[in-house]
Amino acid sequence: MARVPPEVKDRVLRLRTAIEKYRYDYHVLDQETIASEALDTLKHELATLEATYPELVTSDSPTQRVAGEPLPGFKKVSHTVPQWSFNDVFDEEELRAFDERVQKNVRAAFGNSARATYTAELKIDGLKVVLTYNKGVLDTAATRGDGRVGEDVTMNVRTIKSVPRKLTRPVDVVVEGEVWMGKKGLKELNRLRAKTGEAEYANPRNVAAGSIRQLDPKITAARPLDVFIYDLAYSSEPAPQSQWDELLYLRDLGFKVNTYGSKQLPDINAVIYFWQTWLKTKDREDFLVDGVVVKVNERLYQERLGYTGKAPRFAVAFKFPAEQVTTVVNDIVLQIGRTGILTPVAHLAPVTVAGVVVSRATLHNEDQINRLDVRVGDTVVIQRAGDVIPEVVQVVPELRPTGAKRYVFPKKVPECGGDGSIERVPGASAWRCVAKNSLAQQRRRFYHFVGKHAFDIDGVGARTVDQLLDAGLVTHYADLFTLTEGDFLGLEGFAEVSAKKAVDGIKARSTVTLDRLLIALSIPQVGEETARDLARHFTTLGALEGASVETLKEVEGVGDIVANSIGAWFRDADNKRGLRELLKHIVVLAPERATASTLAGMSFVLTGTLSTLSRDEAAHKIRERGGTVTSTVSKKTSYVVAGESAGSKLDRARELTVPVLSEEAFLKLLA
DNA sequence: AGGCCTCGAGTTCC
DNA sequence: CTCGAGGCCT
Repeated sequence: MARVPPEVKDRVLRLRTAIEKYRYDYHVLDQETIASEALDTLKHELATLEATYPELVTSDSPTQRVAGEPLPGFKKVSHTVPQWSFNDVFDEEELRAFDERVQKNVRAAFGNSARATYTAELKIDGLKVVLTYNKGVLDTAATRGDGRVGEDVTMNVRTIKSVPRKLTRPVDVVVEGEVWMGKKGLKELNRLRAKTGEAEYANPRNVAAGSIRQLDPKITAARPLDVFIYDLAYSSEPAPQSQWDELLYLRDLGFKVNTYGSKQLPDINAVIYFWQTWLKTKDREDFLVDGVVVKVNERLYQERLGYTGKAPRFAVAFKFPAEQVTTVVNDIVLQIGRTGILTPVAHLAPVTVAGVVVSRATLHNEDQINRLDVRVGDTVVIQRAGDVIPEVVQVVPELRPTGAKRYVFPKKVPECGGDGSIERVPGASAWRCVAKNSLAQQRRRFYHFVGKHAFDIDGVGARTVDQLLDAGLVTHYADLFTLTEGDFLGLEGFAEVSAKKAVDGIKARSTVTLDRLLIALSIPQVGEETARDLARHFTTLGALEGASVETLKEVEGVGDIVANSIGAWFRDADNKRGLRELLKHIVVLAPERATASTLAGMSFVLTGTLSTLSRDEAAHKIRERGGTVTSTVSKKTSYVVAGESAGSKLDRARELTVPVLSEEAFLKLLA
């Protein structure tokens, strides 16, 4: 027998403690203290360890527990029809394997030309209920429980408006469905709870489950619950002959059926397409979806395929990628930005979140680290904010290794390349490297200088900048413009073609508009918008350079702080010298002016991917016509232009009833 | 003083 | 996308 390493034993014990605690919070206290899918990662880790070291399995381990044991306080009901669960598949390959098994079986039984088709139905993330109707009247509602015995929640389910008390015909049926709470309903509920000082809920699914399990139906009645019925387990009438007809039959009886999120599909490719489409758009719905249930459509084939011990062979749940998972923090590293701001970044054990492998996540600043109390070695829950940027949501303190120390910001940052001294920015939560000669900052400023919104030099990116700096070929911006093809040829990865491309790229950008130059200079407080405002106001660099703080404040959006920052930058001797040198090699043009005013006074927010032009091009076209482009939706926004797979800005637009333009409508408006 | 609305700065992965 | 803060209006 393999000897169990002590750290594995320790981890297993801690995992059990953690899982038990979250289970208690959820089931007994009715509190959401961790996302259920993050808890799944922990359970999975425990199960894997126990499988590797079977001697660690104990009878009280959470892995040995039967799921969904009935709670005390509710009458128990035995289900008259067995409650199956679905086998899960997580990717296309597994789904195709399922399809092959199905088709093989069907051919074997019904001949070579027999083929199963499918229905795909969104798998709503809520609480499953089993409803029994006698002669068309609701008799019992039960939770799934362990599959054989559930809890009698009839009184609570009766308070849900979309559950019919009486059907359109006096039939005896047993149906299954999902009780759920909408995101909007949860928001409203939280608003009311905040008013009375009660803790807010995080996840509508758990609130839905908690609401159904209230001992007082009045509480349930006050919760905005809804239901979708999706399965007919028994009927006194002849059963429909396909899954799709079953849904229509249920609807016909008066049940609320999610036909909008369901479809009859000819083959597995169509199922995959259905899944991919919903993956992109599911977050716009009010309900939570955790996957697609794929069922063989033909009842005849379903019956032939039958059941395994716990699940039907004719159906699977094709899950969407988890959006919150747990992983381990291997290290916390400081990054130095171009203005010297220090940003702590967590280096993580690589893990798949929402379909993408993530190995780093920002911790923003010192306050955020302290709030979360993240330590090296910690197990953390991470998610991708707005499905893009990874972030640490919470720490799982039960899984903290003994001796893990609280993270302390260092007093010095030698890696900045200067003298390494840092200070906390007054009145802010950031630390800044204040070394005058910081090489790290110089590097970041160079990245920014050649970047898309500044000089936009083709053929010179961050990697090339690194090499140029390391080889000592450049120290000041001006040096870029005297580089020769020979200089590039000495660098790794450069041959004649790429060297020529780099030199040409630099040459092509030696004429710039004033706004781009200002963006490129990394003047604190001056970003894209302010640079454009300044350029438009002063037109020439000379006018801006000589401007007093008072004159600067005349510019829209420039107040004391920004004006002083600009003034100080132009007074600094090093900056002056650097700028003079740079100007010897470049030509500065007045900023582009709007050529029309068809969009004057209108403000736009762009979201999603447009098919005929990039977002930058779209923004340019808006500005050309006198309109403005901002990044956040507010009441003042005139239009939100939504492209493919638009994100949260679209939701925000709907919330504030800001008009939304399709790409087509937008192009029409431009014309 | 407080509450918008904007902006700047920093971030990840494909 | 998030956070924090500057600017400006009420």
